[in-house]
Amino acid sequence: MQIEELIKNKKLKLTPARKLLLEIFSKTLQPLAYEDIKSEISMDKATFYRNMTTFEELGILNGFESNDKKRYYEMSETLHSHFICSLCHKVECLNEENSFSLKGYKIENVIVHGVCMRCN
Amino acid sequence: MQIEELIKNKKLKLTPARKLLLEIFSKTLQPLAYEDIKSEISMDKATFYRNMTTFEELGILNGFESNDKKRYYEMSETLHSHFICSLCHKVECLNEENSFSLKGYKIENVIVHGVCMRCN
DNA sequence: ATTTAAATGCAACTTAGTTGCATTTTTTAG
DNA sequence: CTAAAAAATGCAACTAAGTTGCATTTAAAT
Repeated sequence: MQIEELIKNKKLKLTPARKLLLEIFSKTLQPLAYEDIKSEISMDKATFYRNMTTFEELGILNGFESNDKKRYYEMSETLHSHFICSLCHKVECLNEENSFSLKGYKIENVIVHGVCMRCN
Repeated sequence: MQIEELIKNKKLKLTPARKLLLEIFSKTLQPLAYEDIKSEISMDKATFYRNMTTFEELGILNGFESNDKKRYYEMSETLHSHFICSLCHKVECLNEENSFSLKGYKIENVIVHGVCMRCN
């Protein structure tokens, strides 16, 4: 199974928590915060956040802070730009490529803030 | 004076706190968080944040959350894109225009996350 | 099967930002 | 110019996402 491979390739211990987290994140297209999945994962938030940190450090997940003070994570492989609504705080994925060309900089994630179609 | 005009035009009471805050923000090119200016403003943080909210609602300031869990503000008139470093958390202003064309959406602020030249 | 290094759960803690309330200040009306 | 009404401020207590220390458990190596 791909997820177990991924964990082992990164020299991490294969724990149920890690498998579950990566299964959820690889199935979901939207970035997710702890709040979003805490009811379907039965782990302590410390475990969640410690694993998120590990996954981020290893480049498996990419995280960013939204405007609602929560940190959202998504699989690095499906990395793309996001739109965050200032009013309803919903996160939408953008297909459009960004055009920023910053020499010497590593671009990880582009977030467009504004007011979404529904709220506008 | 322009700042007093701005406050009065928005039908706000002209208080020393508001004048000081807008003076600071209109002089500064960088977005600022409470931490950045708390020593040079002698007001309670409740006053700071309540005024920031008011200014944002009236479109005078534009605020966004950075990766360090702090909210940064800058004058709306000088609105532009930003680069936030995932490592040192420094906020840099980008001159480049963004290319996102999202019909029905109102774009307020584009934030590019990544690793800055120094950290890279 | 045993050891050991790392992962987990729990509870206590941290900190940016918020809220309730008493007091002060601004502005408007007389 | 003064008084009343409405809004702004300061203070202290609170909120909530995320972090940390530590005892216990678990994965994996020997």
